[in-house]
Amino acid sequence: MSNEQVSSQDANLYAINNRLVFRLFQLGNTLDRMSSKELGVSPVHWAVLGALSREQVREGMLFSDLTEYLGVSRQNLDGLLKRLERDSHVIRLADQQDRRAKKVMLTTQGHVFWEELQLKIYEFYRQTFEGFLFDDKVTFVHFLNKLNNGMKNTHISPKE
Amino acid sequence: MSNEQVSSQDANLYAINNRLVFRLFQLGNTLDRMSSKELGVSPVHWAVLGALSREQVREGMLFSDLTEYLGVSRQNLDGLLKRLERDSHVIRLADQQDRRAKKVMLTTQGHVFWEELQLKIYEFYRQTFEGFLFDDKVTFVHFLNKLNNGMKNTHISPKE
DNA sequence: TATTGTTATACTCTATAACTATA
DNA sequence: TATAGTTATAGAGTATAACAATA
Repeated sequence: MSNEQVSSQDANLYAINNRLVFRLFQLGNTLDRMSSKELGVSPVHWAVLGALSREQVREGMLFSDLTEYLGVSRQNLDGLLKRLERDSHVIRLADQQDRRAKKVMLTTQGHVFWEELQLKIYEFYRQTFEGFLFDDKVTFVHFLNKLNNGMKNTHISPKE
Repeated sequence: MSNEQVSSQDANLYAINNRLVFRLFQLGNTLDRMSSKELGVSPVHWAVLGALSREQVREGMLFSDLTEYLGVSRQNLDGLLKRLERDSHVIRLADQQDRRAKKVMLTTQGHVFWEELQLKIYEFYRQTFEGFLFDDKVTFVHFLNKLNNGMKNTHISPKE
């Protein structure tokens, strides 16, 4: 990842890729650490609460839709929701139409928690994005999306 | 994180921040998953091996320098190195000057492993970065760096 | 006393397989 | 049979505190 020795002539092309992935790795770690430390929630919890706090899912969101939205597995979402239920931020209710399905929604306490969290997030953004122009952020999001798609569709043949 | 309801007039500014952090969160997850699945190593192991494979640290790297380089705590680096030692990719030797300190280096087997990994990483990059211009990557790295610094220096006052 | 690295502990997140209850 | 969600298990990473050896 940080190795810049390549036996071909496009060492620079390779090096920029290394640098990019290494920085991405570091930034991911920083997000994990800062989110937990400064906001008091992990990025995944943040994402779950954010998803459930939206107006359009005020009556709850299907468990299955939530796994797809967040991109985490059913099993792991179950664990996440267990912790959020333990903290009384979330409840799961059986769906009326399909009794196998569950609707996930914020509790009143979860809404209050989220609103308080918003204040911190607002300040978090203010400091974190200081010096970024609006258009820079748009470009940045575009790059993140593009890389995410490119990476998700990458497949290395299993031959060593 | 994905909530776009704000009670002020700069909802768009807030929304782009949300989108950016949510995409960053997703890309971090994708990197974790794809690295482990397609390359057979976690991003952290990748980073450790990459750091130790560099020419300039052929005689080993101080444990303490490695924690700083990677940005992980001493305790966690110890755990990482335990797993890498278990797989015979790395060894730790007492430093001669300062006998409290340890030098970390790749084993011969670790070097072989890294070289084989390089072939996969090369292909990983080829697919993942398809469609990215060189200059886009330079800009992207710049943004990642800038955001990392901004985020690391963010401090929310502990008052709820 | 301070620093280097280690041990111990607990928690979070992830991946995988097997299970249940509905459909 | 297939799908929705759960349980079980193992591994990996992280944070924190306390410790031994050396400086």
